[in-house]
Amino acid sequence: MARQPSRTPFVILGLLTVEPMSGYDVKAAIDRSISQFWSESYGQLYPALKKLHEQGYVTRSEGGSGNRVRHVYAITDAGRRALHQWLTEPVSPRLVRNEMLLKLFFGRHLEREVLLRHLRRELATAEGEARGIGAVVGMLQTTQSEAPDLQYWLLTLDLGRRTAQARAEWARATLDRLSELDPLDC
Amino acid sequence: MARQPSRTPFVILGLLTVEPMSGYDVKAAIDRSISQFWSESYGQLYPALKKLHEQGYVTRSEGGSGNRVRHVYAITDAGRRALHQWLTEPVSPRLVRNEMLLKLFFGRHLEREVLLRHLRRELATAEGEARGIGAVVGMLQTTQSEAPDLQYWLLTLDLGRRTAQARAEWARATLDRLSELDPLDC
DNA sequence: TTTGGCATGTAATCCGTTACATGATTAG
DNA sequence: CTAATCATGTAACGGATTACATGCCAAA
Repeated sequence: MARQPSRTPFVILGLLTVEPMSGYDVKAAIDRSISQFWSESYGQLYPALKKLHEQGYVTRSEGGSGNRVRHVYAITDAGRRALHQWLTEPVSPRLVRNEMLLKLFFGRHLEREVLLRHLRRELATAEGEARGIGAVVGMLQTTQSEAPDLQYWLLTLDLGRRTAQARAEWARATLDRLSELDPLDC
Repeated sequence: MARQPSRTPFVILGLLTVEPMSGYDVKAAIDRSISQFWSESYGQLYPALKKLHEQGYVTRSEGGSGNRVRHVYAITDAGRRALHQWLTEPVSPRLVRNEMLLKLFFGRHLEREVLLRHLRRELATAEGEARGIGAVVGMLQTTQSEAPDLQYWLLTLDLGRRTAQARAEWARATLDRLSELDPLDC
């Protein structure tokens, strides 16, 4: 994905608007709250934090208990401005790659049974995702009812839920349709 | 995306099962038929074709008219076996990254008007995509009615259509919901 | 004749993951 | 005591895009 600017710094800045955090915390927050549509690895996070600090977009303070090393980062005004600037820019279109669809596209070369297996797995994944999102929504509404960001978090989860449902319905319909198709050529 | 094996060779092999093609043709076929869920650049395609040839998965013949250079690749039996093997393997889960959702997640820091602009753009994109897919379906049904792959192609397009519709409905519902939200903090 | 499409290919560069290295603290 | 969690960071490596370099052919 060269030439396309990394969005890692902006994810970090966004999460730091909620509260100051360590790199470890940022990773945990991503995995907990936006894993439906985003992920980052330590290999990205720590260098990005270092750079954000050099640029003055975050401050860094020692927060370890005892000898333990712990760097707590907080967003600065300059950081808020950079985040705001990025949020304002139109979403840049990126390549979409769906390996499931790719395999189905060449499905003529697959045994019926294998194809059905792929689809059943897809159905189960989509249903599980929809259920998982529902659970998160319930959890947020009770534990985060005061959070000023709550409405926005719920909006993003709503798209995740709808997409998962659409995928599940498609998988169900496709499983039905496949039973009517001609025998395959391999 | 290191450590995750490239799927480029398999896209090529899959398309070559339809008919022998040049690298340029492969790129055109991808852009024409599976751009909804896949893309490749020349920087990937040409080296991949070279390697597939070395591995004996494709044959290469000169097909230029006159002095013009043109390499036509055809899939071999070994290539078919490799493709089949890959198609059989479970779809490997990969990270999903949705920048639109990321921006909405941090939407509290955006002016209402900018947020609405993002959403209207998303709505227009999703609606256009759904319409575009509908057009492709119609086109395929008339021009490719004999193609043995047709049913599979239609199945993949169906998921694209459903997903685009779900996104459009979400964007509409979100635009409605946003009018009811508290004033923003920036 | 010049523009656009056909056609092939490489180099530079960055993104991102995985694996590795290291160590403190806490709960069972 | 020991396993899990907290915590930070780097190195190696592969994937992917973009930009560049080059040239033929056909149509306007």
